[in-house]
Amino acid sequence: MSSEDRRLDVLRAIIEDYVATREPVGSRALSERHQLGVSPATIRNDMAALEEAGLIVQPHTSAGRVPTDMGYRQFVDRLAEVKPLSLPERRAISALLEQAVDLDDVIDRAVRLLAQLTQQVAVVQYPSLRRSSLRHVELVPVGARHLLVVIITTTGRVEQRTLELTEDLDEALVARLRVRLNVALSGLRLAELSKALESLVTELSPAGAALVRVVVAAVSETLAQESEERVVVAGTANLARTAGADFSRTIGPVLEALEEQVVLLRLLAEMAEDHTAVAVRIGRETQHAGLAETSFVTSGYGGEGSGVARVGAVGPLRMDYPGTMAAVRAVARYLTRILAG
Amino acid sequence: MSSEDRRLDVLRAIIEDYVATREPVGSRALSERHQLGVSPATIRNDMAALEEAGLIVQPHTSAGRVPTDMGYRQFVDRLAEVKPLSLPERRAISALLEQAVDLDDVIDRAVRLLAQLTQQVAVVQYPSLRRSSLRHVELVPVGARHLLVVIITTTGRVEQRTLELTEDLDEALVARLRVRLNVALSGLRLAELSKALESLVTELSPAGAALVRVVVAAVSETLAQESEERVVVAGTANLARTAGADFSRTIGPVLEALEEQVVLLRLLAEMAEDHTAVAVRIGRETQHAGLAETSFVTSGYGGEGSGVARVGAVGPLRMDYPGTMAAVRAVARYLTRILAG
DNA sequence: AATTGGCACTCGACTGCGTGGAGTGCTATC
DNA sequence: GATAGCACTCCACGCAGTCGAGTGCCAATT
Repeated sequence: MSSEDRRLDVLRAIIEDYVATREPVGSRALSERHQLGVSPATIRNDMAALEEAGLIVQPHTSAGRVPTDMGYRQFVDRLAEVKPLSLPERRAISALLEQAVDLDDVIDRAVRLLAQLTQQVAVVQYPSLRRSSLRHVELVPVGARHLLVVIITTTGRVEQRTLELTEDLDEALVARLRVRLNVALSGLRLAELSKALESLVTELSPAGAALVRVVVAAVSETLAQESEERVVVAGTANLARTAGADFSRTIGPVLEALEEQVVLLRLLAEMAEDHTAVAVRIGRETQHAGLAETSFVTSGYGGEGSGVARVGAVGPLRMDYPGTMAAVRAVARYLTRILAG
Repeated sequence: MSSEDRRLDVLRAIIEDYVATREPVGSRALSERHQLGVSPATIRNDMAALEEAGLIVQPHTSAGRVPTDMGYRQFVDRLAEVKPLSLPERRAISALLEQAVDLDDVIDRAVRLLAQLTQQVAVVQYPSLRRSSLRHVELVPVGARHLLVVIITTTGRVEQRTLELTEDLDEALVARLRVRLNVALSGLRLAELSKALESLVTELSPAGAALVRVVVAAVSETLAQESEERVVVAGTANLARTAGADFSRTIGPVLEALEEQVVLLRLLAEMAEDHTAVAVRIGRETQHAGLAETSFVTSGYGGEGSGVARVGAVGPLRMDYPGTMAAVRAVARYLTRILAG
């Protein structure tokens, strides 16, 4: 084993101990608790090098070492092995999710489950509208000049929108339009809809141009809106448990960030480059001040006929990365399975 | 002024000072900051009496006094005047809520607004399904043996449910059923539906008893489900700001309680005796261990054609009751106006 | 009878000091 | 390159001592 390899072993050991004890770890403790085969003095040399490389720091002169963001990054990239969950754990996940009665229930169960498994804050994004396909469009006249448009996707998601019209409704026209819309659109991926909608306008125009245009506009606009994406969060209480130890001041900024759908959606989108793999953002990498002292572990789920979205967990920098990654990956997989079935 | 009256003045002064400073208040400070017209010694006598009555306590022998739950209760019941919001504040509320585009948006804006106004955790309950009335029922065949039932209420709320059938669907029957359901049910209050549904079953039975029964059962079951009620929460970060000072250990239990829809719904239901007035639950009165160190201020909103539900704020025992009550009441009123319009 | 001033007393908050121990970096040695 | 030894640093902790806010009680006053 080269001395370079041993240094990484030392880093791994430091992180494992620090995660377990929450206290800076010194060379003596390290040599006792791990079989590194070298003396504390040697470890000290390695530590000096790791510190030089910016992977660990000393809180103060006569204290042990603590990993930096870069240290955790190194650990996650090169050292951590995602340890699979136990069979009972997997059974429990599967059973719990299969009892769900509809999409909302699936998501709700998944997010609570993940929060409990990881003992951290869990986050689940609803399957994205844009990538799922259309199952049904419903037009409901409401009074003389209002029209409720209901859009239903193959994932079971329902979007609604009320239109205000400039002239009174023609019931017959509405009925015809409903049929035509559904014939023309059902089963299409939302991305493919724009063209289909346009040709529909030209085709139907004669019989009530104004109504058709406004409805079609509403449908495509609704579909285009990215703000339709939603994220649910659970387990915020898990933040409070270790608050004093893990966060320099308060958990306030973290809670704020978690309440901002926009922030979470941006982060999830950034991490979505690879759909299926588990992605990790550590500390500052989240690019958000409130989350600078947290790490974010996410995985994509869905696909194959259902929408695509992400699940994840948010916790302190000092988190059990292998365990969290395993739990996130497992929940993502079971979610995919449930939604495809 | 009787000495009894002065005692209550002293209680009021103690609460005001304690809320402002977060520190136990002594007789000297009281006589200086308030025009009570008596000496500290007299105040001390009154304090002894108030303590005897269980309205205030001393954290330790040589400290000032702190209000008890009972003290706050007394204050809220007999001493607090709800001070109306300023005109600009009311303008801002009105403007913000009026920009909302649909029900979800109204609720979302309302809860964030209230969190900001009160600097506490805000809670808004969706207008209850049970009390709103039915606008439309939609049946959507999905494959041969699945039927999606979509229920739309006058408040714009959409509920969905997927049915699994034991035999293949008869499209024509579904179409007929849709029409009949809507003719029979539209505009009825949900409470009145049970009977209407039953008579519908007997009327339609011959033409496909199984399908009709299963659909009707699903509709009434969905409507009956109280679990359909939802509460949204915002501003949990406001808890963290004063965490150390206001909560004996951590805010964990509070966050847990706030994540449990069931807990919130129970509390809101209990406070709903009077629909319009502002109700307050102080500390233990919430009957929930996690909320023993918080108070809950709520008000009903809605009615008149829209659903009925509650808005509220949750904060530390030591909260600005008059201000919070004013904000909650104002938001409730504007919500009522917006939903009726 | 209520109010007031005076006074002794209590007790937490804060400060300063000394000590112990964990941990380091450096240097000489194998 | 790895190790043992050693001097050094600095925090955490415990301990006294002081300060001051606040009280309760009592006697005097109105």
